[in-house]
Amino acid sequence: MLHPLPLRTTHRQTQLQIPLNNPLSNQFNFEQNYRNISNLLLSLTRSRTLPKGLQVHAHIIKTGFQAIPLISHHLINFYSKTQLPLDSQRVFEETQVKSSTTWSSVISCFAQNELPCVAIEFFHRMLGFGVRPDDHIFPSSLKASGMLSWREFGRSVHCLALKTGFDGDVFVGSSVVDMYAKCGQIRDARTVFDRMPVRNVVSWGGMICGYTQLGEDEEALRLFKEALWEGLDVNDFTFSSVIRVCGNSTLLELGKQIHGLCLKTSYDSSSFVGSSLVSLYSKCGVIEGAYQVFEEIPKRNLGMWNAMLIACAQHAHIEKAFDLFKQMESMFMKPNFITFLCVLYACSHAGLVEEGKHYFELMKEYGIEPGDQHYASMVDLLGRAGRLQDAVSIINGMPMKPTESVWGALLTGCRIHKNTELAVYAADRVFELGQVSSGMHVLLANAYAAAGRYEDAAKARKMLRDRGVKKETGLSWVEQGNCVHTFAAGDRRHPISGEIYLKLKELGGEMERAGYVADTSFVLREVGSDEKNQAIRYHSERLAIAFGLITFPPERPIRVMKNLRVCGDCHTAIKFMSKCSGRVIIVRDNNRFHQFEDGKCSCGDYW
DNA sequence: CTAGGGTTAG
Repeated sequence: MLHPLPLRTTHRQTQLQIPLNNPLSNQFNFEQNYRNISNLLLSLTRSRTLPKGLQVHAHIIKTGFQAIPLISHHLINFYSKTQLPLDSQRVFEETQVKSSTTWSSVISCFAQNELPCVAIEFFHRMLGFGVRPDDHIFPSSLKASGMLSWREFGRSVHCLALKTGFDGDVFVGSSVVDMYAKCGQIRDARTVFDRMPVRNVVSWGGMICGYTQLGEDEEALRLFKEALWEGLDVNDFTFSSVIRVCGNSTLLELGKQIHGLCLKTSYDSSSFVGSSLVSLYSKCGVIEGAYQVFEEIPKRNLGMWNAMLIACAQHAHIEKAFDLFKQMESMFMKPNFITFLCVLYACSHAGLVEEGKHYFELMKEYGIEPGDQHYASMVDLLGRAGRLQDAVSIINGMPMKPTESVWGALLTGCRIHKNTELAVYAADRVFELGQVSSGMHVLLANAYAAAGRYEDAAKARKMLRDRGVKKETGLSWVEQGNCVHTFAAGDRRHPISGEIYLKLKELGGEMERAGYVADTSFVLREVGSDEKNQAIRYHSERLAIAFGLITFPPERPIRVMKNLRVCGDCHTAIKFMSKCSGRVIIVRDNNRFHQFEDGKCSCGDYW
């Protein structure tokens, strides 16, 4: 039996207003009734209340209302929003007269429920029925082609829109821009964008976001500035994209300014903006800033929790990371695969093997199948901790074929713990995979060379050369005001490099008196020992720190960013530098942060 | 009535 529905009471009320002798009253009731149902469905769709919706659907079937196109559209849409695309499809198939609206609802349903292939299948079916796409169908199908990066298909849909004269529509235009951007055709996206007769927030946001996804940070920022200049609307979407740019390029000062703008426009409470801000502050080494943003946003979504977890992992705030995870559990915030990558990453940075295993097991309880990245993370954790055999058994227990990153993690562990035999085994497996990514060659070459397999080592190096991959130059940079000051090892190009070298010399004396001894084993073999000593003294991070010591006010922490791993000797040296100068020095290398304070580092020498 | 962006990891 059906439960009484609220619409009945409404119905009774309206009935009272109709004179009983009105010959139209029956028809009117019917009309009123289905309008009520349609409104009820709409509100249920908005609030996504599934049980009640199912009741209403049952009622609709009983009363025969599903024959009314409007009702079936609402039903399709209801199941789409409650993430039940198959039920949407069922309603769609049962709809006898399919208007373009019906097609539109079902195509958008699949596009929104991560089934772009099915969306496109229905798009084709629709064309087969001779139904012309309209200004609602174009956006959905373009979205689907963007999701799949189906460049040629997307282009043909774009052409169809041009032919049928829909290219002037803002929705269609914005979708075309987004589609080309997603397919990596940023120039085409820009051409369409520039030719659009009318543009809105979404068109601008899509274009800016497109540039950020391709790493064209400067163009993204330029466009953002242009939008501000022209007094155009920017919204939380635009802000989150552009803050992400600042995060990726560690532009703290600019990021702060944009944060200020968010506060002014009160877009700062959006959790999307919040996630980007947490990540920005974290990536720029300002972990306190990340905590503050996190605390100040009341409505946190999963992305935001994950961003905070990553921040904790990068800064080795392990206890805080575990604490956050507990908080999530207590609030019934369901973790996803990224959440687990974050906690595993945190465990790996602290060498916490047992905790890592615990979280790895916990995944199953949450119904998340570990992916290759989770396995790689476990191998990394065990490998770094020296438990190479356990790492191998993890690999052997993988239900899927181990990927390059899994073997790479094992290779890293082997390098740290000097297990040449296992390293060669891993290297052979990587070769078997056929394709080898550029970062891998060095690891392979070193593994083979250490085991005396020089021919294979040469082969790995040759592959590297053939690809034209050069070893990345080690660079360090600090931000000051509107400028980023970049240094390479032994660099003398900076305007105040004289002062910088003098400062390092002075400080070097102090450091030696405090007990610092340079460890030259970190320098490549080919140079003589005097040169070694010189070379290590002027690694890029030291130049950057010296620059900070000279130019920053004493209480300001010196934040240095680096694209490569910090070498062991520099790590020791920076500890002494922090002690002798009384400064807080924060160094971000290619995968984490080191906060040096009073002769100690936050990583606890495990990195 | 139906339509177009995203946050978080490496």
